Amino acid sequence: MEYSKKTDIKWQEKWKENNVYKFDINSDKEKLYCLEMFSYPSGAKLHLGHWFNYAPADSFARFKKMEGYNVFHPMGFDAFGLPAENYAIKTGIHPEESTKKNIKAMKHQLEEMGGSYDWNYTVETCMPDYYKWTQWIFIQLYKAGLAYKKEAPVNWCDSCKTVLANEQVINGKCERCGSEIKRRKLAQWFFKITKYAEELLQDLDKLDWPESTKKVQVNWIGKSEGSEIVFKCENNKEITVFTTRPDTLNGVTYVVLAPESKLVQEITTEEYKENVKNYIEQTSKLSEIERLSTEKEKTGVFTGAYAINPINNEKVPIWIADYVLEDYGTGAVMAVPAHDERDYEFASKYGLPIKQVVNKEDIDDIELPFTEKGILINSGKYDGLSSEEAKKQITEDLALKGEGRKTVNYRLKDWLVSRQRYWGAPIPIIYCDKCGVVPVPEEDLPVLLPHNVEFKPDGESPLKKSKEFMNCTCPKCGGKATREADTLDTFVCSSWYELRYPDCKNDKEAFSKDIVNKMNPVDVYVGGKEHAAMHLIYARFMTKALRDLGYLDFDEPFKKLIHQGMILGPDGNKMSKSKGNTVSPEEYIDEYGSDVFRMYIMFGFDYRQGGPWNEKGIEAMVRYFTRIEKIIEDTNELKKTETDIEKIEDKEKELLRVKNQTIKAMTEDIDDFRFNTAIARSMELSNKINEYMKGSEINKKILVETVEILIILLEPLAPHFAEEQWQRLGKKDFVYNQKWPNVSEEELKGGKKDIPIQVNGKLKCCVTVNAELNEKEILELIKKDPKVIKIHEDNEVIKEIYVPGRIYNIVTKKK
RNA sequence: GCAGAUGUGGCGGAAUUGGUAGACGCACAGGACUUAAAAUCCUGCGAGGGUUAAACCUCGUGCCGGUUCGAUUCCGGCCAUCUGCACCA
Repeated sequence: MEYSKKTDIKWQEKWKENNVYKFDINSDKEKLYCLEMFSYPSGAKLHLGHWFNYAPADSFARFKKMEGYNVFHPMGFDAFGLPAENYAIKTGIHPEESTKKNIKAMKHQLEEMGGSYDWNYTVETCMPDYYKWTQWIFIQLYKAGLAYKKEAPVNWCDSCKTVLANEQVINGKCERCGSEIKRRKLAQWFFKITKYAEELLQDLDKLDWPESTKKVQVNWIGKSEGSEIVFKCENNKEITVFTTRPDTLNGVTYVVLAPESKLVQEITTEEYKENVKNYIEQTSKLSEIERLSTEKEKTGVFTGAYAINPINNEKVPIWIADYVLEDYGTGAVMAVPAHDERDYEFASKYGLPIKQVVNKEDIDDIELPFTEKGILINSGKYDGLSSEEAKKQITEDLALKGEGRKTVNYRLKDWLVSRQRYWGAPIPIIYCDKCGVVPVPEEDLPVLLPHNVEFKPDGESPLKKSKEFMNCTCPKCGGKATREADTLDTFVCSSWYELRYPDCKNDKEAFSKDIVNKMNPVDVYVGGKEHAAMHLIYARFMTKALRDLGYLDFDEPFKKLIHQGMILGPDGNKMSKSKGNTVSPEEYIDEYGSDVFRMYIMFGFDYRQGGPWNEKGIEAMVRYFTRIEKIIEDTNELKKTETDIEKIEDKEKELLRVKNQTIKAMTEDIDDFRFNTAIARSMELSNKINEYMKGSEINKKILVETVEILIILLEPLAPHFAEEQWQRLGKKDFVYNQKWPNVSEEELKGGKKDIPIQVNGKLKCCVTVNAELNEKEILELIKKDPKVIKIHEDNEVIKEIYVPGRIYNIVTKKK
């Protein structure tokens, strides 16, 4: 193989010199915005996962460009976040320094990969010219009432004196020091994503996304229809519960509050105060993960108080238990042990009564808990109604008394965006003793992240320790004020970056409305399915919010979504440093050049599937490259010869036919991210060319044309290699600038095909026919075929099924 | 526990979406070239039976059933692996 890393470098330089990947936003061609999820610069090197995401997606973008689209294919970096900060805590290297270094290195590696990016369009979320606008968006949301502050629990490590992310909590313990995590309440900022719950759910129908990802979002949004029902307490307090099963209201034997609920303090009787206090303390020690674990047995305590069931005036005890969550529904549950698994388990443990009120239609003796719908019993005037009828009737009856109503609940929670961290965009809010919460005026943005800050954890948000940062004057009254010390969740930065790319140098606004409406939404978005819930729902929310604020005119950020699969370690497990099964692309690139590697990862795996790494096939790709180089060499030799044959006979027709079949198949395959079969098709064409060249009397014109097509078809997949071969063919321009070939229906015609003949669905023989014949003519040939006649003679034929041009099945009576 | 995905030769993976199962490649075996090896080229390659060789026959897409002239594909029930989510009232 002549091709090597040197070839890559040569072409990378030429591309740069000639500005080959320059994007022209004013082009007349139809735009196609093709985007890969940008990467987090946590290490200095692209790993195999990056390659598997970016290289094939780049091939897709190249293919679309050659097809004639004005392809917009930018790349950037999601540069704020925890790992850089942790790295800094460990090594003392400032996050800004390590991040910038990593970005530089990764950018270089993306060039080495052969990425067709125009680096004039890029974003780095940690740069003030980007996070200025992240802050600006925060302020717009705040002004629109979509950003608000409330108390929420965080994971707190007492010995590290710091807040931990969920992922830093391992089995309820701090990943760093191993001490127990406590839950502590802090006032934090939220985005009101719940306001968009219904639209986020409905609009999924509009999207060309994998069904499984849509389902994840449906689940995440978690719409459930039910009723809110009011239980009065003895001291005139009220408990409102949410239930999806109002039909079981007569079966309520107790009511449960979340331990955090404010009502708990108000209703607990003197006698039980101590118990309740202890229980709440105990629960607060548990991390959320621990508390929600199914392994754990349910616990709870009695408050001493009672509530009145509005449907039958029964007095039921009020408990608190950690299986009830403060922030779902109303934070209170009516417990129906006979018809709910959790309530049943809890009631059994604490000896609470279990009252059956729903029965299965035809069975008397059912096992409890019975959670399906059925017919009501033990429910007074509602006896005999179906669950559905009873739901409606009971809710209506309660509504008349003002003690209940129909309602819809979503599992989706508002998005907590405060982080008690250093390496993030400062939240642009000022606190003034006189004026209260004051957003930073837009002309004062960005609120710069100070460089010299002690970011080692010691119990306070790092920014609080910087006096220069914290102390400021109130924009309203000019008095002394302090800044918000928390930074924004990095998901905020990544929830709008696709809007910034097309207008990334704009210093007057986040993006021009005209440009964003012209270039967005993203037409094809490629990235891992681990983002199915968070990033992909946050970005959808942000688009809708900005639309309602008038900054853009579309509803969804990403029209089509593709998830690449995951490349696992050779042992079949997820690659991780701790398992020692990581594979570095670098050594392969150095040895073989990036195109061999690109082609191999595309050929050896199903793009959507991934699979365990296996380097066996990589040598095969070297062989394929060598064969193509040989074809070019032989073609050039042949060009020098004087003989001129213009005949077009069967051999030539077949070559042309295969050429067109290949064009057709590769067009469809790459369009659908089926790179493995696309490469297989290119191999078929090269095999056919080889076969043709071995013959005598070669039609030079047809051969050369076909070889040129092969190289054009390879451009998206192996860009450096294809340029090199194109040049060897004596071409002066870039193969990247060639037009993707069209299929010639004329040349596709001809050839022979086999029509399989089945007897009772089993293949017996084939009838070979001319492919051009129409259905009827083929049928006549089949009927005349001696093999078919023989089958008729030997069997009692019941019927015959002809799938035109496909298959012929003869059904016979069984002997 | 719930949800989703996947299961096809020795291996990676194809199969026009209900119509010749195993494209393309790897590995392997035999042959050619070579003093030899490597590289390259040609041939074979699901399993079992059968034949001097063919022809041919049977089985075969995780397992068990169903629908159909025909099922890798659709339906029902299991099993295994992977990935998400976590008591959602």
